[in-house]
Amino acid sequence: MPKKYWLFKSEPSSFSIDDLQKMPQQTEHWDGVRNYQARNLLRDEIKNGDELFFHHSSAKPTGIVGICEIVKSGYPDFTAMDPNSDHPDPKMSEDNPIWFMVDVRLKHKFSDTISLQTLKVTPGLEDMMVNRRGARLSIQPVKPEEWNIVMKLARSLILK
DNA sequence: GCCAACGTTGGC
DNA sequence: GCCAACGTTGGC
Repeated sequence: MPKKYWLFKSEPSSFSIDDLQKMPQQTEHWDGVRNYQARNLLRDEIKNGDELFFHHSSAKPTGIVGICEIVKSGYPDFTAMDPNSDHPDPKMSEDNPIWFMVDVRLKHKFSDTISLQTLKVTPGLEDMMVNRRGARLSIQPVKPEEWNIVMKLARSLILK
């Protein structure tokens, strides 16, 4: 199975790339996804070793801030069963796992954000999902060609 | 803060 | 199963 590429959105006010960097092994579970289309990707499609762009939405500026890899593929998002969590779902139980999450590990934090503005004007990224208006999906597939183009933009921003 | 886009809910 | 109402996302 060839490696696949993804883009994960997060609002930095709730979970930022700096938060991830501070976690043990710079690894954390990606919880709180409550959209069925994104759930299906987390449960069925996203596998160990896949890579993703960490994207800050509702940020200044909004855009891609780093790269992670998947270190644990889909498993039930236990935070949905915690009534005190940010995204509880009373319909979810051990026997009826509705929501799923994966574990991600930080690979590179960029020294600067690749802004959405830049992505929009970069040749070859015209059809990238994050560039489409109204594309609210928080877990998005990224084509290998798109990944490579963004990685060229990222080359000078990777410090470690 | 506005509002377009889109997902979900629920009455029928 | 339709679709209006409502809620949420997220760029601007």
